[in-house]
Parts: sequence; structure tokens; C-alpha cells
Amino acid sequence: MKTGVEQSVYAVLLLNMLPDKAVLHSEVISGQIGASPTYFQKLLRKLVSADLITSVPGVKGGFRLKKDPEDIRVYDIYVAIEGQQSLYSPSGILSDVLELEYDDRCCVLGELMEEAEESWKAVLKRETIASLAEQVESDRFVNHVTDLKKWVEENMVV
Amino acid sequence: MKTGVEQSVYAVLLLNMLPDKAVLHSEVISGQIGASPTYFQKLLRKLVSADLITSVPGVKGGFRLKKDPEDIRVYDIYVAIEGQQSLYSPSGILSDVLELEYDDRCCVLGELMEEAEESWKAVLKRETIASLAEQVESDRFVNHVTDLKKWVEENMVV
DNA sequence: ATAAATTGGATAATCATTATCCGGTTTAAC
DNA sequence: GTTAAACCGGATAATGATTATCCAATTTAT
Repeated sequence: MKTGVEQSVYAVLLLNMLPDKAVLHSEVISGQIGASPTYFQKLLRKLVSADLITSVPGVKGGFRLKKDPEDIRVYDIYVAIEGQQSLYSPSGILSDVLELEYDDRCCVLGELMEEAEESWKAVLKRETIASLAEQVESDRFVNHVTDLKKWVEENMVV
Repeated sequence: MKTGVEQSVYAVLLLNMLPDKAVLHSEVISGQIGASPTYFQKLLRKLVSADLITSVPGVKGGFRLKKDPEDIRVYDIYVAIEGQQSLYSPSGILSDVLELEYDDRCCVLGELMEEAEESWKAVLKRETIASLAEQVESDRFVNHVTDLKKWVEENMVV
């Protein structure tokens, strides 16, 4: 998996710590995450296009969650960033070898890989931002999270 | 997934059609699969290093299965080609953010991705070359497979 | 001996991801 | 209004992993 997805998940986790109506400037987020600011904007925009977060233009602008954290699955973020393309893109090798018709392109290996991928996606669909946030708070990181929340309050706008 | 794995699986399926002690020249295989001959040799060598196939050097040399098809899992081929590296390589972003100790690097997202990957691998571990070959034979491709077997007999050595 | 195959290393080409730049639009504050 | 600060979107370069090529060395059947 590409790092873009990982960074995006953490960005959404940060936005989830915002109080109502507050926003976070994109450079503030990318700075905290340690990502390239310009590239990170592209990622944020993909999240906007996917209706996961909202953007506020202009001075005092920034980004904010659009959906409830319970309604944002890790899988949604994955799709928003990487698109619907699957991990496995069948090149139709065996199809050529066996001179199959177009309908049969979904050959044995393709079927297997598709099943494997569905199994992979199922795990990502199970977890939401809310459940992740809960883990972060309840687990071993409680102290650090309070620091992080303080940082969010210091850097948020409006 | 990279095409190298896909090509390798089909190569092993081809080798599985060989009668005992016969071998297939690497360029014959890559020609049938439609892969770059020189790069395909690298793939075959990885399969050799993983003890999945055997190579016979010299005139009348080539490649042959080393294990029984029942003992070659699709997952074995995947690991042979791509190595143990996981789909998800945690960049430790949240670790930095939360200033975690090294032991805690396995943060929430990392654990989730690991579980997803295990689920993905499980499907690949389930299927073997033997079961794939069985599907190919029993399914809709029976006619084509006999053609393919004829081709193998015409192009094999010894 | 010779021809034909694999072995292994060094190296180039290709492609997707990541990163940067710039002009345009929106909005808060003066 | 004017200005400053933010997002928007397209074009484009840099990076890195995968794929591809070449070449000398080794092995083996004829």
C-alpha cells in the first residue's frame, strides 16, 4: 500500500479531534504528519471529492470532517486516494495462451486474486475512523493523545 | 500485484503439464506467455532459489517442477518472486506524531493493515498449483487445454 | 571441441508514485 | 474596495520500484 493512504488516514484522525466548525490549515496538517505540503494538498482534495472531508476556502480556511467518524471507513479513505483499481490487474496471459473468449477472461488465477482482495478489503471496511480513534484513546497512548489534542486546539482556526 | 507473479504462476502451470524428467527451455516458456525473455529468466531463477522448480544447464537443458503440484501454493510463488516484504510498510507517521517508543511502532493502523494482509495471504495459501490445474481442466477450457498439452509435448526436451 | 542452455552481475528503460510550481478563485479583515 | 491568506486545478518534474537488456562465465549433450 502506498504511503498516501496512510498519511490520509492520520490526517482524518487529526481532523476528527477538531471541535465543531473549526478547521485545520493544510500546511499545518502536512507539517504535523511530515509530508510534502503540495502533494498532501492533492491527497486532501481527493478526500474532499470523496465527500469525506469539507474544505473552506479563503482566509481562516482549512479542512474539516464532513461525515461522522462512525461513517468513515478506512476502506473509504483507501478508495478515495487510490481509486477503484484493484491490487491485481489481470493481464490476460492465460487467456491468450488458452485463446479464450472475452467473457472467459476472468480465468482461474483472476478469480483467486479477486477473492483474496475481497477478503483484504473486508478488514478495511470493518474499521471506521471512530473505532480507530477509540483504540488510540483507550490504548497505551492516552498521554500522548492529550498532547496531540492540545496541539490541535493551538493550531485550529475559528 | 505485479505481473511478474502472474507470469510465474502460469509458467509453473505450464511446467506442471510436463511428463516426468522432461524440461522446458526458458525462451519457449516466455514466448508462450508473451514475456520478455531475459527478464523472465530472472523470475525463473527466483523460483529455482525458492526450490519450487529445478534447472538443468547445458544443451537440452531447461526447467522442470521440483515439488509436487500439491505442495506448491500460489503463496509460495508470490513470496518467491516478491519476497517477504508486506503490502503495507508502515512509515511510522503516527509513531512520530505520538512520540511513541520503538515497541509501540505497531500502531493502530499498522495492526489493521497487518490483519488485512494476513487475510489476503490466507486465500493465496489455500490454493495450490494442483488445485488450479484441476480447475483449468475441469472448467470451460478443456478443449484449449488439450491444445496446450500438445504444444508442451512438441516443445519439451528429453 | 562445439553448440546450446542456465547463472549472475551490471546496467538501462519504463512506469507509477510522489513532489513542485503557477495562475485562478474564494473569503476574512482592514 | 483592497489586500492577504487560504483552497483549486492543471501542467510538469523528480523519485523509486519494476521491468528489460546485455555480457561474460559455467555446465552439458553431441
